[in-house]
Amino acid sequence: MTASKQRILETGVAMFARKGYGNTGLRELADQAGVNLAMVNYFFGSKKGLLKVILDTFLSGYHEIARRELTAEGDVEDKIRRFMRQIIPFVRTHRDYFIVVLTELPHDDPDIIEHKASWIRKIVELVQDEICTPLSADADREITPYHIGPVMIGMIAMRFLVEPIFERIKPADLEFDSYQDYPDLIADIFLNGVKGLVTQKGEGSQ
Amino acid sequence: MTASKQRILETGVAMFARKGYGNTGLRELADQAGVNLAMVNYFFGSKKGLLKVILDTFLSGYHEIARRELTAEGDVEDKIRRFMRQIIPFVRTHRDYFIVVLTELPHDDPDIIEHKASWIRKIVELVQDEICTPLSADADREITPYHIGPVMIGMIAMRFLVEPIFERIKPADLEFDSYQDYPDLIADIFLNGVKGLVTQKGEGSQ
DNA sequence: TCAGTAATTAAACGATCGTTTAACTGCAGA
DNA sequence: TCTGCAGTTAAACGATCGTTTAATTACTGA
Repeated sequence: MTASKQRILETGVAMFARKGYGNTGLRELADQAGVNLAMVNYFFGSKKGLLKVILDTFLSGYHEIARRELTAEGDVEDKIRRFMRQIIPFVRTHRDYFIVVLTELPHDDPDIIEHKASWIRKIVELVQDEICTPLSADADREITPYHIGPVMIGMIAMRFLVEPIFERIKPADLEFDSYQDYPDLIADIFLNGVKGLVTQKGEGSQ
Repeated sequence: MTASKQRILETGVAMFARKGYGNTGLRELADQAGVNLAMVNYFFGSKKGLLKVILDTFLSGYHEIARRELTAEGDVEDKIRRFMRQIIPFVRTHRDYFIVVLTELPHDDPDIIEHKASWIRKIVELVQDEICTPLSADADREITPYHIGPVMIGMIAMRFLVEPIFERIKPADLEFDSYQDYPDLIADIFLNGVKGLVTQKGEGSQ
């Protein structure tokens, strides 16, 4: 990949994440990347083509980690815990990619939505086979990827969405950038939470 | 509030949620609302003024529910469970408002970000006093609003962000629009998850 | 050294953007 | 009946949008 193309991609991710796709102009993007305006369309075909590459980069990486960790040996708890340990550093190093994916998720451009749907379909299948099916066998509540998938991603995601605002309002003495124990914290909450569903079987939880 | 102003607000929320703030033009918005283009600036000052009203409407409602339920009598579990039961129907009836807030959260327009920060600061204080302080007394892990706040909101939120895509890929026979037991599901996962943190004290969870 | 492809440039395209202006309508209160 | 204001309208403002074109440069392989 050309150095210019690389810089366009990096600058695009950063600007889309910070300003939003629709609020980012190609001239400002090109200026900040230090390339000519026409190079964006030359390398990526269109502004939307650049967005697709960004979505693709993140979602394929996310899917690859899910595939590797969820289909490995071990019980459900092991799988989830390993997945969390892998996925959170990945999201962290791809923070801007992730923000772009999240903030573009609800938008209904037909071109883009099918692009996202094809990846998410694969991830849903993984979660169904490797997590939900084993869990549902023990629980009295129906557990589908459509229930716990958003819960799991949401726990990870919101952390990064509110980060720009938290950085502004959190007390200066609170150390929160390390992320060191954050994967385990989320994994614990999620695992304890979902296991609670299972052990509630026949107990009448409330 | 004039009927025209009302229609602009409703149409604005719907379009910002579906297309994104930056991708929504005021002419298309005015057409769809059945008003003249100039009325948007007449009633809301600017396009950004309309966005501020949308953010304000949701965040003030969210804060009011949090204030009411979290400062009421009862232990932490009661508070959280009542909050979930109140906040999820609220988010559901304000779905488009919520999507706009979420998708605009990471964007750093200086005008908007202070607007969001002032509300979130209040909510953080509530969660600190009513949830984290009581919990931290029993847990060996530091629990701050900056840790569990995003987790809690994220569990609720992602459900709505991925909805347009789930609608497209989920099997037709899966009934998932009812939301009937969704608040309790989330409340159970969160409560079991956080309680798990507390009871792990001194046990060495892994 | 030359041909050919990839990369880069400046310039212009038409379209659309958010905003403002000034004129006009309809209606309530003096 | 007249005044005044809130609501509404069409039109135009300059700016910026994403995209395309054609010409030029840089570089690589024969």
